[in-house]
Amino acid sequence: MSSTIQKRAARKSPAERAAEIAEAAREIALGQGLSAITLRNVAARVGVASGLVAHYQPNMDALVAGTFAAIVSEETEEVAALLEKRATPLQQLGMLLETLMDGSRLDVTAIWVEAWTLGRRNEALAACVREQMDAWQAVVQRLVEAGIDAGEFETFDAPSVAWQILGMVDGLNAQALVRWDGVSDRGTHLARAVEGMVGAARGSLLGVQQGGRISRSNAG
Amino acid sequence: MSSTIQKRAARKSPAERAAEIAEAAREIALGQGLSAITLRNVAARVGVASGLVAHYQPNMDALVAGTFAAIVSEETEEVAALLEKRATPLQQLGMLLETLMDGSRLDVTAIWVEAWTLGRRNEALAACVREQMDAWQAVVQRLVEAGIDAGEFETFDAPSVAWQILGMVDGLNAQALVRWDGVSDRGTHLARAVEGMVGAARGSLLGVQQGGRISRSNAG
DNA sequence: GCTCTTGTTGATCGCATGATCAATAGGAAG
DNA sequence: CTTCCTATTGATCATGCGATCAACAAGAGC
Repeated sequence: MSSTIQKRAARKSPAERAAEIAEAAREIALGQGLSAITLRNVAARVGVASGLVAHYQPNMDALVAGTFAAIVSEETEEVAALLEKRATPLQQLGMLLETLMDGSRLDVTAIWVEAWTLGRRNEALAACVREQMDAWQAVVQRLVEAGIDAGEFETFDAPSVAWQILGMVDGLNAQALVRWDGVSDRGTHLARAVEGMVGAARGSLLGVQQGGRISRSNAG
Repeated sequence: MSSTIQKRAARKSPAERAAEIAEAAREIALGQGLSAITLRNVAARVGVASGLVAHYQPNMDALVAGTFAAIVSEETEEVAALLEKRATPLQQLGMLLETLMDGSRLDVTAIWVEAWTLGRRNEALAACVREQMDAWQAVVQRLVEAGIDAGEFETFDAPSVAWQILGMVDGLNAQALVRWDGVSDRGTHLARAVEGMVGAARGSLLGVQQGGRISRSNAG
């Protein structure tokens, strides 16, 4: 009885409570979007009075911005770590595209898209968005430069190419948010595009399949 | 005196008033975003009581959805008309990329991005988004198919390629919404990418410029 | 000039948001 | 067991939203 209906929340250390609040905000963001991060929403999920959530944050904009940063930076590091497992830049770029386009991270994509709009009225969030975009770009740029050094890629402008790759991936994923049907072989087509941009041989990025036939038919 | 402060709005025909409301909503959307389309906001801009706006719409979701459709469909038709002026599919595709990437339509891009998020909670808007995406895709697909027929493009899957091109453009434009700097020659890089995807020769889509030097400077 | 249709008003309701703060009580320290 | 710091409460305020509707008045038709 008393275990199901708790009258008053157990007293916890500030650090512990802050972590609970951050985790609740994270879950809400991934499930219902950043704009669902409200005082009462977060408080209810933690099982605490609304005033307590406010007590742990200067204002809600900060909690939204912090939640965005937490979710996105975790993804960046996760994918970056995944790349380490591949030997060559060519393989790494292939894995990057494959991973980002497999549809397993659409919840994070939704967060990105919402942040682009919300950043218009939440300056703290806007700053976080720029910061996280830079972090992503740095990862990809390093990858492209490694490819140039290894002689696998041929392009004169690694920073811009990195931005372009990210923009393409984001756009295609955002599209998948609304319409994931209609496009077959999303990864394959993107691979062709990136190959063209990066100056890699056709079909070198992603497994052959239809791609193999493309390059042959285009050889002339 | 009486001309500056108007106590009561002049009586107008329903069609005329509806047009005024639609136009006000359009201006608000382009300037402050779709979520700024509120009863009181629109009413204030028209110079009318809030109740009147409600009187002309079943609900606000419908006004938001309608405004989105109006803004976006106008752009689609505008760009499609622009393409007619070019002779070959290759030139048309080049002009398409050039036009969409010149930064003159970022306000419409912002509308798209916001609609992707808002569509999550506004079913009418979500339907409009899908509809408008299909319209865009149809334009591009027709273009790609024409290119294949003309022997300028070589790709086996025009529908998917059309989706990909749109996704890329949207993503890069959304990126530009937040970060202008960092990327030089957005159009040029995208042109390389699309050439790779569409199976067109390098540099055939957009004027040479740096594009010509890409392969040379990195040849060693 | 009068009538009557109908475009228009604005107060009102219910609900949601962020923020604030005096009051309360949990639980470690003594 | 008592004390006291502080984590926690929850009512409260100001604001904004969409929606509703009885009352009003503009102006076309007669």
